[in-house]
Amino acid sequence: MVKPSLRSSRDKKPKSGGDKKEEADKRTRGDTRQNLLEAAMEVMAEDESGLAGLSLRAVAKRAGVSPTAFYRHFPDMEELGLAMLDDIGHMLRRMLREVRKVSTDPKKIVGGSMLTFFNFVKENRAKFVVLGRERVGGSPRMRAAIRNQMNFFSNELASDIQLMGAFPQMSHNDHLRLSSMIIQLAVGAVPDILDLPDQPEAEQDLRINMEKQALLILLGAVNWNKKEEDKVEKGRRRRK
Amino acid sequence: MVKPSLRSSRDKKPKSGGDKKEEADKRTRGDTRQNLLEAAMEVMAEDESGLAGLSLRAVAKRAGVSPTAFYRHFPDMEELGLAMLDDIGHMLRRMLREVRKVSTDPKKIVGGSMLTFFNFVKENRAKFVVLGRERVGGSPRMRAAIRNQMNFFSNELASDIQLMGAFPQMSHNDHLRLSSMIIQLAVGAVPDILDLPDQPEAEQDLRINMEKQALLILLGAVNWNKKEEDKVEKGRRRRK
DNA sequence: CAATTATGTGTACAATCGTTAACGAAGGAG
DNA sequence: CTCCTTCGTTAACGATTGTACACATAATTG
Repeated sequence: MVKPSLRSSRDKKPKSGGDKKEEADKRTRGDTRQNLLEAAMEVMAEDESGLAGLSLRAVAKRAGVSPTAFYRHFPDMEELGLAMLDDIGHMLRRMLREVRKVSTDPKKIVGGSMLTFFNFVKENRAKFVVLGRERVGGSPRMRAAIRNQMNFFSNELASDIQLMGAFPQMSHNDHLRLSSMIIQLAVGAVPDILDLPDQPEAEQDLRINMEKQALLILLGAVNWNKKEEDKVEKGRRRRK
Repeated sequence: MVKPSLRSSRDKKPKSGGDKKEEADKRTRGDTRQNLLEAAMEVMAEDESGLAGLSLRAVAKRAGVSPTAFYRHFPDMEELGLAMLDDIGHMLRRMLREVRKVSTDPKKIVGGSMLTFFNFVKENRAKFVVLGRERVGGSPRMRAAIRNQMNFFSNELASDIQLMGAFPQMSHNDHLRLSSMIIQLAVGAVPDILDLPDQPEAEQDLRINMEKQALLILLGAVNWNKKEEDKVEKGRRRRK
């Protein structure tokens, strides 16, 4: 049931008897916490259990510490999950921000972001399995935290797009919606990316598909309010 | 120790009075199976564990049978999950097909579908918690099954849209992409729907947002290939 | 120096898990 | 009638779970 070891940077021997751990492993302060976080992600990714079904003992074992050491760093599994999410969000946000620095053309930016996102997901498989799963199934706190992160992404993206003034006819809310659509598109594609077959053709197809989807959204944005506004807005009470 | 004797299934007769055993019924008859399915969804929805962390015993208890009775109907928890998914998909597909009968205007159809989908999710919370979670986190078989269902949705929707000829400039693949975007949009909104606060304002906002998103996609589709085709298509490999 | 704090270890226990085994009652078929 | 299949039961097992408790050591601090 348990898969053999995925590659791991520390890969300690998981205790059998009173065995002293092999030499030269100096344990520095604050190390274990990070180890636990990474171990949790690994276990979560390779075995198919969610955070709720994630075993504290399994995580501790994977991190190379005793089960009880867990409590020195997290009171709860949920707390670890939230910390994990923080890590992921921070890393991802920094990455996407970098992508957006390179160009000022929305199409280029979105296309480039899609591509970068694609590769990022492939390289950080575990993190996205976690993210995607807990977004729907996690505890209420977890779900709220994830929604929060996604809103953060949307806001950043919306500000950037609006700042470059590509869609002057769109309100701020429209920009926000556009951004959240793009992000939702990316998040929605995560399962497909994760389950990609080995053939590079399929990968190419998926990537192109994502790009086209993004372009279609942008195309809709370009023509937004050109003629649809009244059609849509009429009969709807304006709330502001 | 003492259990409330819930075993009424034995005394119950099959739903139909006339016992025709002319041809073998491939479906297992008896309602314990169905009870298990519903129990599984209930447990999964209220407690926050995924299918992987779902306890066989808990499901059996909820269904009012002994743990071992489970094996009479499913060899495995995964098998139950797949059966569950079948139920959900069938119901949902039937529902959306009905919506599409009422109109031939794509905008109306998509808007109406969004609305119906919205309410449907609210009314079948448990099913969608399951669906959304297992889409990313489930077993490989589960994920494949869900992707299959979603592709089924996309194909149906694409055929219908293409049949009504609203976007003659779009290829079949474009139709497919459009459909899958709409469906992905809907699926992506599921977490938001599930965590909707009590205020009807928020609900209204979310619904309007979904509608606008769908319209923006359609707006993009309307203008598709008007000027973007060559830009995108060039440099791309032929496909099949 | 001694004392405190941070961080690790081991053992232990009560719950709960999935699963096997032996068994019984209902009902159709020969 | 007996035989057989279906569908349920209870009892029991070995694992694994979260967590409490007592104890060790390293580093910091008084």
